[in-house]
Amino acid sequence: MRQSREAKAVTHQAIVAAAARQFRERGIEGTSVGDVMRAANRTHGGFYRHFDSKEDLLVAALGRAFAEMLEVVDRGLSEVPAEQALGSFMRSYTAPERVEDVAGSCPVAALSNDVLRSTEVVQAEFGRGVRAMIRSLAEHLDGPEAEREARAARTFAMAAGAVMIARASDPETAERVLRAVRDEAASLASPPSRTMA
Amino acid sequence: MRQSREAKAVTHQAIVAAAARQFRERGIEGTSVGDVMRAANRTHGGFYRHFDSKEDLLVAALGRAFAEMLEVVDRGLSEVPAEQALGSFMRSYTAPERVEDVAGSCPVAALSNDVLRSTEVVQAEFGRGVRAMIRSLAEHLDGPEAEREARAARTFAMAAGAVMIARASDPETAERVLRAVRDEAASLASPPSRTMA
DNA sequence: TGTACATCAGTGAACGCGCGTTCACTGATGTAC
DNA sequence: TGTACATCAGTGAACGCGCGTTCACTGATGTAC
Repeated sequence: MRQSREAKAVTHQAIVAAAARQFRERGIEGTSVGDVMRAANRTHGGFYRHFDSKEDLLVAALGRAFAEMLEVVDRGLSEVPAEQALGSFMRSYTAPERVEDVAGSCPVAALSNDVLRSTEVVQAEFGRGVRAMIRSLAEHLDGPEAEREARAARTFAMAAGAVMIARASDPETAERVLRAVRDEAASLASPPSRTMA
Repeated sequence: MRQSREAKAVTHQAIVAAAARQFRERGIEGTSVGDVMRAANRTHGGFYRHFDSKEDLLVAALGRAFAEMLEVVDRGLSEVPAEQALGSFMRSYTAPERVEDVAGSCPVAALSNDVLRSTEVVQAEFGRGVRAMIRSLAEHLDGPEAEREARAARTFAMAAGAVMIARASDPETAERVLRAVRDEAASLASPPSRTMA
């Protein structure tokens, strides 16, 4: 039976929300259209009234996951002085509950390798999200414009890299890698830090 | 027809070599047993004379891919003085030809997200590889033992993170992220660096 | 505002396809005497 | 060293299964008058 425009919009959002979590939790290939629709309390056949393809859904889900992540990061950083922004970001990004919550975590840490093997359309959406994350981080720093972006990009790469490595490793190895980057975060508090020195 | 022990060993190595490349190139789910056997010039049915399962093959392929990577890293670092080791590692890890060559690249940069969703056995093998990489890097540094490992882990996380982000993003975003970490590598040459400061 | 009809959101069966794994078979290799 | 037989590496068909997508159908919603 036909649903109203409002009901359709509700369904649409439910599908995107379910997909945003499942893609991060299970990966792109590990997520089936049927499972997503079931999580959204619908039958799988209706999917194509909302999206042209699974790829189309992935683009929408990535957009949503990045938007959620940006909101969390922005909120966290707005409470912190500029000289502590990088350390604060690093600490919360690598916090145990964040590392464990794959389904609700940063799309970069959960899906980079999957997106590598996806289409240009998906990579463009992913790149948009990455730039937004770096810009958001950079805006909370001080120093010359160009340098701020580079520092933000390096910190983001280190944090995301550490979380990806930790998640893929046995617990002991994971802890060693996370500890190393958290120590860096601690030293970032006030004196200018020396990441690798 | 039955093959000799030597012939079997040759086949075994051919399968592992093909798998090591295909898993990195196409991901775990994207790699089929049939394709691997075809690349090794065999028919797919014979696979189970060599491995109990696809997972078993993955463990062997990871071991081989890490071994290859360690050899390349070790060779590169042995030509460089300790104070330049980190910068040299970073520069070669993020070099364009390395970023593009997914099939022959570091398993961490190619497969972290896939291994996240794999079994404990696979994660244990992955963790072994990660520790070996960090240990190898740390051995080429100077300074107090504990600090060397932490610096190695941070640099590795940043390099791997940057490559994963770059590969998943559109070319322009990729270039921005890689440039940021390469600049860090350049500044690592002689004066103690300040990654995020 | 009321009516007649076209639209289309959602259902659930069906499609073709590729996957990991199993199996009966073959004939050269390995082994026991 | 030679012989008889058991083993097993490799082949290719077959299995059951889950996938993305398509389709005919339903009936409530939206629209034209």
